[in-house]
Amino acid sequence: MGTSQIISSAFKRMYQAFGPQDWWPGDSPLEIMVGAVLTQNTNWANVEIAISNLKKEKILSLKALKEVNLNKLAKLIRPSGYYNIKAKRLKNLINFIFSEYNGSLKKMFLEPDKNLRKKLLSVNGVGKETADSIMCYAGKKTVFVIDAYTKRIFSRLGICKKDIEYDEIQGIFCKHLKERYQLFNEYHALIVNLGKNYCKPKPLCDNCPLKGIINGKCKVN
DNA sequence: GACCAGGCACATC
DNA sequence: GATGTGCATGGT
Repeated sequence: MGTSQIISSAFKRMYQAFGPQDWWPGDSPLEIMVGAVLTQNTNWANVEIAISNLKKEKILSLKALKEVNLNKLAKLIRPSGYYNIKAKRLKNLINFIFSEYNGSLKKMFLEPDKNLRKKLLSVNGVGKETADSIMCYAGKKTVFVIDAYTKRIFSRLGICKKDIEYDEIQGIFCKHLKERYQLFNEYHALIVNLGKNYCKPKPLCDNCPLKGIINGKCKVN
């Protein structure tokens, strides 16, 4: 079974099992961007607590995030972990939006994809996954997001090594999939769903949608 | 109490 | 270029 087949069959199985995901969980592009930073190496449940704190304090707007004191911000996002660093990272991102785009997300997303990615990556605290998540889920751009689950699942399926470089595995997915926004959006979301529920460091075999995907050679199960 | 979670920057070799 | 480390909380 070739890489192309594995990639398309994995999508079908996950979609069949989980249905449409309609990602990202968040009410606005800004909330999605904040979530993208806060979820760095962190359980989403913790991020939700942090975001609800921001909402409660009415800090979840560009203007409020720009004006809020760094220590206060850190305190509010504390449940998401790494809160001192993440407070700075959020500030860096907000400052970037104001200095480059006059505080307009609309303007920011008008930037051509390649330029925008490069500029996002220049912000301290925004790496490849965060930049791509922002572009795909906040900006609705056709970008395939890679994360730890993607590497874990697809290395277990045998299409790559578990420590494959971000750009390399991203290139594999782009090469084997039609370049469609809905597909890229949905595929990554399904991967996270599968990762959370079945593809832990210790795989949970029963009922995994990918069980037996490649003639018993599947190490997801 | 150990392990885990939707990374990233930075130091060192 | 490759590898190691700090950052931290809340759930299982």
